[in-house]
Amino acid sequence: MDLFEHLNPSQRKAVEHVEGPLLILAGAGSGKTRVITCRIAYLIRHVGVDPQSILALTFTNKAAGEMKERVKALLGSLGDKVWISTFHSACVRILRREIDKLGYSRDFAIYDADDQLSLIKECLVQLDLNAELYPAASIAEKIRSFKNQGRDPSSLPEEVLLFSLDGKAVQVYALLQKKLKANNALDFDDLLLLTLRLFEGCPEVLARYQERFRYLLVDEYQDTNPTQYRLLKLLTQTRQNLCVVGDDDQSIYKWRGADIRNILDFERDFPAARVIKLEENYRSTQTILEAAGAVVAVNRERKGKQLWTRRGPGSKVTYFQAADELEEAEYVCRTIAQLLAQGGYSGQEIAVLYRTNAQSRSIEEALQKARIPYRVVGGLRFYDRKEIKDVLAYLRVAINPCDFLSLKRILSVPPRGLGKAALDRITQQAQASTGGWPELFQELLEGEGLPGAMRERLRAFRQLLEELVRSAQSLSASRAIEETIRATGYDRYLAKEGGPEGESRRQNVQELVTAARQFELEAPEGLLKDFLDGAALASSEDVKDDPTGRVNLMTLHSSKGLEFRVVFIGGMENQLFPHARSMESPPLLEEERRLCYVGMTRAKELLFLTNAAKRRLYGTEMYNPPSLFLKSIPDHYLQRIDGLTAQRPALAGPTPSRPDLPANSGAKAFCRGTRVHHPKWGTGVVVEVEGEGSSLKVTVAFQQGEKKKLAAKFAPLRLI
DNA sequence: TTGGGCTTTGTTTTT
DNA sequence: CAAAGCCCAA
Repeated sequence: MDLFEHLNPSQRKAVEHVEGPLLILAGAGSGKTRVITCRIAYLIRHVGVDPQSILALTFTNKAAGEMKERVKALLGSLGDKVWISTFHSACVRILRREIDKLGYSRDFAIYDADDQLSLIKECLVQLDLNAELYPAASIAEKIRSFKNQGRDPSSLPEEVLLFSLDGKAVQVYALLQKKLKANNALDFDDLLLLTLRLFEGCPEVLARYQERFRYLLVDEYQDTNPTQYRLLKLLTQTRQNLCVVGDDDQSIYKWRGADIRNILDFERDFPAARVIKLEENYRSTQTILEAAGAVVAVNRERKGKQLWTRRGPGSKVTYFQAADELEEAEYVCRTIAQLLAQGGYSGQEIAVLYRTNAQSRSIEEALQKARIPYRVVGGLRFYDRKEIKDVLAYLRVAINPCDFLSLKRILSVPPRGLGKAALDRITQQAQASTGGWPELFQELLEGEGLPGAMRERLRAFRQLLEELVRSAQSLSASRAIEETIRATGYDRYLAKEGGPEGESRRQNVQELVTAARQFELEAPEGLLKDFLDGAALASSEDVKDDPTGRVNLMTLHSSKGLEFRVVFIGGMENQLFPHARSMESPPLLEEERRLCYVGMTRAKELLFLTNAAKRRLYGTEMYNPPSLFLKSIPDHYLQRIDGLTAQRPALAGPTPSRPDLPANSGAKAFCRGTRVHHPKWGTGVVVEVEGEGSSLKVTVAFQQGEKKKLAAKFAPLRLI
């Protein structure tokens, strides 16, 4: 098989590059996965590189899975020897072997964001910090940011900012790390950070991995954070064989610590770097590409690329202005129904994208009414469900006796007469004790002053845990889980809850057993420990794309990396998209533009943008002008449709003509949500309508923030 | 100790 | 508006 058969000249150059740093600037839909996988195959087959000396890093399990599959398709079983994994699981793999050098035990637990937050709340209580002044969520965000920047508490200036949020965050950070270590646990950010610390602090370990990984590939490089950057820099410092692939225009995770400078400064950081741009797009029509390109062209922080396609211009981008979110949803729904009925489209080829999850509601309701099947992508991870976390917490405690956070979680689930008082005893004893729960319970039960009832209950609880340790050590993952569910009475507990809620939770718990069985089929060892790692690092949509023809609903963020023949982007309004919190800050606004670019470039054939003049969100009404991004799109790429007047009963009033409006705007009227233009006040939205006929008065909220009550008969208002 | 009612708080969430 | 967290009464 010829590796180069379907490659264009730029892709080919990228694949053939062997030694030294390489930056592949891969535009949306430019075939970057093909390039990465072909390059891996090329290194092995044509250059004779040992598959074991290649490390390919991605951000998502899905991307890693796809890459593995395609490498295997090119190389057969030889492909299995290449390390292809997410940053986090690569770090777990390294740390499981080496972490004792940092004073942790190799049985460390992995804490997810929820666990991390619980621990931070404990810290806040312990430090006696006012929860009003220092909200746990904000502190958590700060700490994550510190960790993403590769900073330890000791490197941060605590004294200077003593009473600021930052200062307190530093304090909490220090205590959090202490607690994590006491629990023998790492949070997600620690997985990366401690691997960095390991390499920095143990040159001989670093040297071993440098020797092992002679070729590194990194996907989605624009999303790397400073910690990841330093990790890569260290691993590649002897050979400089670092190939990164990314698109600066698709950097949308700054708020998660990603630093776009990593990709922008690659040539400065690796002076020998070769840069290859992949600008031929195989996905979208020319119109879509150019309209999307216009939105990011405004940005200052970008390399600049000119995407092109062999596909024709295609249809114009449709821009629909709705009166409110109901009309918006109705329009989206009606258009989808038409595409399904006459357009030869199937639901799975269509996506509705939005900025915030709350927006899905109105779309969902409309789709339900029209009986169009859909699925909401993203949302709660399977392993984040309460019942799943509960069961897994038992197993975590069985494996890692220091995991007191999980112990706390299971203490009274199912209820067993142990509550706050018992928890206080345990926490108190934990301060004095050095070991895990076996020692702790021993000390507690030997000690004085324990109420008789509590003593008995604690003894029973300890016995339960001991039983679980035995099954965790001797049974397969799925059997151990089954045994846990039985021995703890968790299933009985859910059964007692009753109702459809309890029933679905029982099913989820069963599903967990099924997942473990599946895992045993795939993993040769089938170790419970490995299953727990997988559960910790799993994502919400590890389930394969479903082929059942449902329309896809998701946030713009979750759409990254996907493609659809038809894409709708709803809520194209200032304050919503760009989001209110980004509008005042130029760098954040640039990120929102990139997000818009990402969304638009998901579309292969048809792209619809919609906005609502009035929107009900979080129980309040908002009137927002159309997104400023729309102004960046040259008019000749847009087909404007205005639904306001088309299907509403016309109110009396003046009917100024509007020449540039399509045929569907026969009757003209003012109603709430109508967008109008006034020569003095500019554009605005009708908020209130009173009276009728010649005494019709309208209250208009103008874009500048002014609100005016005007007589429709006299005011020089023009409908737009 | 527990579950129910009350207040709070909402951008995005690859691992 | 609705879900999640928090506090208090039984």
